[in-house]
Amino acid sequence: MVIDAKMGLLETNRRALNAPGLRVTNQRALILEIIHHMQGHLDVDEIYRQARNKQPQLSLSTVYRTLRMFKKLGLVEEVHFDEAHHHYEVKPSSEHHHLVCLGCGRVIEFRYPLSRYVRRNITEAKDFDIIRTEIRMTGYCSKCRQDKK
Amino acid sequence: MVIDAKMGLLETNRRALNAPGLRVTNQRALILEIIHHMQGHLDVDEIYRQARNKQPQLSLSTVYRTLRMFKKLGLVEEVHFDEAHHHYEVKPSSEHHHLVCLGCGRVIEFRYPLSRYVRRNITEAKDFDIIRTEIRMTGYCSKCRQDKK
DNA sequence: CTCAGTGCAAAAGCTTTGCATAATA
DNA sequence: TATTATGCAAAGCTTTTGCACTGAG
Repeated sequence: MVIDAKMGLLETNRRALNAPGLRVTNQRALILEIIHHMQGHLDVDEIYRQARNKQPQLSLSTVYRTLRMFKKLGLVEEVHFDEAHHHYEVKPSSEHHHLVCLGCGRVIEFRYPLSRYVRRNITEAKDFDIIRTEIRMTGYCSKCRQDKK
Repeated sequence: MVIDAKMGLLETNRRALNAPGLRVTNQRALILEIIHHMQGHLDVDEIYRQARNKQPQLSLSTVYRTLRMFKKLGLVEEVHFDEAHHHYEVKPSSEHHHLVCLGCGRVIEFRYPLSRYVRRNITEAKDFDIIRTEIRMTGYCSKCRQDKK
């Protein structure tokens, strides 16, 4: 064990990883740390590259397995930006959604309690136990709109 | 040419396929017909299987290439239900969104002009040239909620 | 006749899995 | 010490691409 990433674990995260049957490993601690320190939305490859800076022997499959586990534990959420990659973000405390720029790929977050509005106004949703609302708007940000001109 | 799917082509669709540099082939006519006749959201494989019923020699790559072309022409839209498959639907005339049941996988559509509401109420979106709004709510439908009890 | 489109097979991602080894509790 | 987790390599899927052939215009 070269680097002890577990030292830096926040108490809440340590608790999360301590669910019965689970073990707190350096790999998990490091990945958890990375997704908490990085801004925005991470794909597996980006997490992998960052993680190898600290633990060069860490394998891609561990990243995949770990993120799947985090998702099951409710620590991260998967978001669907395109169909080619898995994207994750730290589970948000308040509802927020995404604006994706088709020009530069930038993702802008905005907070807005839309699901409440939806639940109240959409008949079809009344019967549904909604767990998650994901809104994605695509278009062009102001910068890319100017570049096009 | 065994089957002439082009015979059944609607005039509007024929016109769409007649863009300069494009050719109206049986494969394209058939795929276009299938996505117009099928309800709901189609993944590539489903379209492929249906298409082979009529044109057994048709290849998967043609389906992929054709759908990509349809998307570029604006005939279909890609929707992102999960990260494993490409899904398409006929380009809708009025805005609609999706409720996805985590239990049975059923997809319920609902129409609602949410993007207008969003555009008016979200500051971050004001600066953005929004082309498309995709809303997906996941949860459990009434049937699956009862089954869980 | 020309060039766009097709089928086939191979390649190219991304993700998962099997298995022996290492590490945790 | 008993499992759980890891790394590696191989396998699995979905999607894309190269190329010779076919067919539309």
